[in-house]
Amino acid sequence: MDAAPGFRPLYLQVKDLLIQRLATGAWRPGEALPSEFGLAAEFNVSQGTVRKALDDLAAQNLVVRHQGKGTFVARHTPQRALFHFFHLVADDGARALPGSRVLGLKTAKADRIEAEHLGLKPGTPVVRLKRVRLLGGEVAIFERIVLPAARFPNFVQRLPADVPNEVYRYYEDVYGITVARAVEKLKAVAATAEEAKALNLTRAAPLLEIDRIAYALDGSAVEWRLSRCSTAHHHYLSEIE
Amino acid sequence: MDAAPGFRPLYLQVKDLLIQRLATGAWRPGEALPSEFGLAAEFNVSQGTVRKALDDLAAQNLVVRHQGKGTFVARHTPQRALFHFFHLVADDGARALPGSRVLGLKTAKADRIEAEHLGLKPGTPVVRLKRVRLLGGEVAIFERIVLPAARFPNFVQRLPADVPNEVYRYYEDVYGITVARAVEKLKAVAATAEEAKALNLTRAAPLLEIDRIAYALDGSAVEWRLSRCSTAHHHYLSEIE
DNA sequence: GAGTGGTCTAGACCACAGC
DNA sequence: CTGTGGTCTAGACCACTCG
Repeated sequence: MDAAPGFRPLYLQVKDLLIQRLATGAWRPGEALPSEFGLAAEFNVSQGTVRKALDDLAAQNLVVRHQGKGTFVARHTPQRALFHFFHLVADDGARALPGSRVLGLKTAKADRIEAEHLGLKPGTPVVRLKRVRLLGGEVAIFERIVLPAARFPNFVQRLPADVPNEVYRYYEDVYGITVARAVEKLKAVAATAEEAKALNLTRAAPLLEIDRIAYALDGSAVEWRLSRCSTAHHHYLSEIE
Repeated sequence: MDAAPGFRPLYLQVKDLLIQRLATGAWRPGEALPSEFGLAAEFNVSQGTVRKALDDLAAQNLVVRHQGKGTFVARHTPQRALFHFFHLVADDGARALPGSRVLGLKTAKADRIEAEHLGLKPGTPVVRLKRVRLLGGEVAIFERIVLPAARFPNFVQRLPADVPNEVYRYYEDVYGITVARAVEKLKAVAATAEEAKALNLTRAAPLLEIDRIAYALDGSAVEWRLSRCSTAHHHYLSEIE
C-alpha cells in the first residue's frame, strides 16, 4: 500500500495523482469528482486518507466541497475572481469587477523581457492584448497582457468582439487552462504620456504598477500582465494572517 | 460532550478555548503547549479532535508544531517577520530586514484619523513613532507608527535607545501582545516635501504607500502604521494561490 | 431514503527528538 | 527508551441535498 523508497505520505501521493488528473483535464472545471469512497476504492486506500488529500486540495482552492453534494473542480467564478484574484478595492470598501475596453490585440514574437516572464525562448509567438479597465465608471487601469500563443491557439481570431471581462474564466472554458497561482510585484511609478492620456491624468502622475505572472496547474507560466492603476479612489488590499 | 444549542463542532470549541488561553497569555510566546493527549484528557475529547483544533491553529500561524518535540506558541522570529509580515523585496529577489533610524517619539492625544484606525475615542492617549528605514544600506521608507498608549504602558520611557528593529517581537517580549493579523492598503502617492528630503528624492516622486492596521489575538487593533516606500530598487511581493 | 461530505472516536504504527 | 507529533485505518453517527 505504501512506497518503500520515495517515502511520501500516502495522502500526498493521492493528492499528487489527483492534481495530475486535474491538470490533464480528466474532469472539467465545475464538474464533480468521484465520491470519497469511490476514490478510496480506486486508489486502494481508506476513505480518511482520500479525505485528507481532498482537504488539502480544497485549501489550495483547486476543488470546492459541498456537504451533501460532492467535491467539484474549482472555477473562476466572478465571486472568486473578485475576492481572490483581484485586489483593487474602492476606498469605501466596495468591490466590483472592472469593465474593460480593448486598445489593441495582436500576435508577435516574444521580446527578451516577455520571454523571461513567461519562461519562453525569445522569438516564440505570443499574443499581446492592451486595454484600459474601468472602476466605478471611471477609467482607472492601463493594462498589457501577454500570453504564450502555443497554449492559446487562434486566440486573436477566436476572441469575441466584446472581449470577456473575466479572462481567467475564458481561459478555462475555451482552452481548459486553469490559473492556479499568481505572483504580483507592486511598485509606485510615474505615468507615461500614453498612460496619462488614456487615464485622463496629468503626465507623471503616480500610478500603482502591478506586475503579475499567472501559473497553470502544472506550474508553468501562462500569462504575464502589467497593470498600471490610478489609486485616487481605490487601493490594493492585502490581508496578512 | 457536545453542546445542544450552539451546535459548533467540538474541535472548533476546543480551538476557541485554546485561542482564548493564548490571548490571555496562559502560555508565553515560544512556550510549549501540553501534548495532544494531555489536552484531550483536559477537555474530555479524543486526541484526534484536539489534533484537528491544533492543525487549524497551526494553519493560522498561531502555533508551530514540531514532530517529536511538541506544539509551541508562535513567535515573531526574524524569519517569520521577513516572509510573512514584511513584503518589500529587492528587485533581484533578495530579502533583508531593514535597518531603522528614529526621527521622533512622543505621546499625544489621538486625532480623529488615528482614533478611527485604532478603534479608539478621539483624545485617547497614543504613542507616535516616526522613523526612516533602510533597505540595502539606502534610506527607502518613511514610516509613522501609532499605538494605543494604554496597551503599551511607559512605551516612550521604556524603549531602548536603539529602537528594536523588529517591533513586533518587542511587543511580544515586553507587553505580551501578539500581532496575529494585519490588513494593508496600498496606494501610489507623490512624496511630500518632508518625505522627499528624508528619502533623498525629488519632490513629488512616486512612493508606494502602505497603510497597515495590525490586530492582536483578541481581534483588537494594536498598531496603525503608515509607510511610504521608494520602490526604485524594491517591490512589494504578493503571492496569490 | 439514498448518497454525499463533516465530525468524532479508538487504536495501531511510523518518524523524530532527546535523554 | 520514552514521549512527541504524523499517518493510516475502520466504523459510527450527524448534517445536508436531492429525487
